[in-house]
Amino acid sequence: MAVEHDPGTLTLLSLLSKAVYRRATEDLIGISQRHYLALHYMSIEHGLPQQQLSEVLWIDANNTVLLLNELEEAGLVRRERDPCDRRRHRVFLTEMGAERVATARRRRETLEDEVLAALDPDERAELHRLLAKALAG
Amino acid sequence: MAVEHDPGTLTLLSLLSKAVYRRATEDLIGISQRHYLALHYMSIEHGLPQQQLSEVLWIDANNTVLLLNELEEAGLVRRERDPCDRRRHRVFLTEMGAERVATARRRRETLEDEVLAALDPDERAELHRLLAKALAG
DNA sequence: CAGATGTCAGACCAACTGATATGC
DNA sequence: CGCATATCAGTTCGTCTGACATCT
Repeated sequence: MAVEHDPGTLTLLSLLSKAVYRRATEDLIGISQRHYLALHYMSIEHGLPQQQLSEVLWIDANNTVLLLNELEEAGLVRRERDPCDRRRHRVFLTEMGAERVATARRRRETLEDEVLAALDPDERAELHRLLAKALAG
Repeated sequence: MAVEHDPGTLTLLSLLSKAVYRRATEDLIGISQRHYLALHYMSIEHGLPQQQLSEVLWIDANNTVLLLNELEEAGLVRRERDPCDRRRHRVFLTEMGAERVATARRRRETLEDEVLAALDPDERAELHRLLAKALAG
């Protein structure tokens, strides 16, 4: 039965993602994927509270602290107390963090060309659209 | 500039994959995703040498040994020396392994409905096609 | 012998658990 | 007070490194 052995979409997704992860080394991109995903998000949304960052990155709040400690120590992000609610820390990219993420983003585009080599431009655009829609949903 | 901050397809892929990973707990699926991906592949290709399994799963050969030790101890897979090349071990699902992976596959379909809720059936089929094509390439 | 395959012990990294501090 | 936010120490899990055994 072909259907019974069909790899589900989730399985394809996990395997392709792993293929990406294994290729997106710090040597190649200039930063770990773990750090990149966090910095990338901060480059879109400035001044996010840490908890929100946890949610979009699907890492738990404790880990977020550790992750931000590393990034702050490297001078790539800055924490600021929210004056309206002093329990909160809002996180911002530093100048250096912005540069680093921009470089990494360019390098990841090159990697994308390799990983998605089998897809033509229309297909790549469609894949991008579908993934974005699923994530937003 | 919108383009500069556009999340690349690779980034969307990683985030969605992480969302899947965090939901596909052993409690829900009956087996860890790590074990599932391996068993799934063995259910498609019977009698794979370990090294080949390493490649398709993007885990290194050392890890494959550890992974198979766990699965063998749980009675889900069986190693057999290849009589043609006695360096090789070929791996097979046991009856129990086949049952376990079938159950997990059904549960992952339910999860797929949740994760891809924002996509209509045509879009899901297209996503499946594009991911499979990219992986094969 | 060199090269391929598989195995394992120990180090390393990243994630989770539970406890704590602070502010609402 | 209870709840939310953030932090950290300690543990656990998964992965990687390097050494080793076996077979072609």
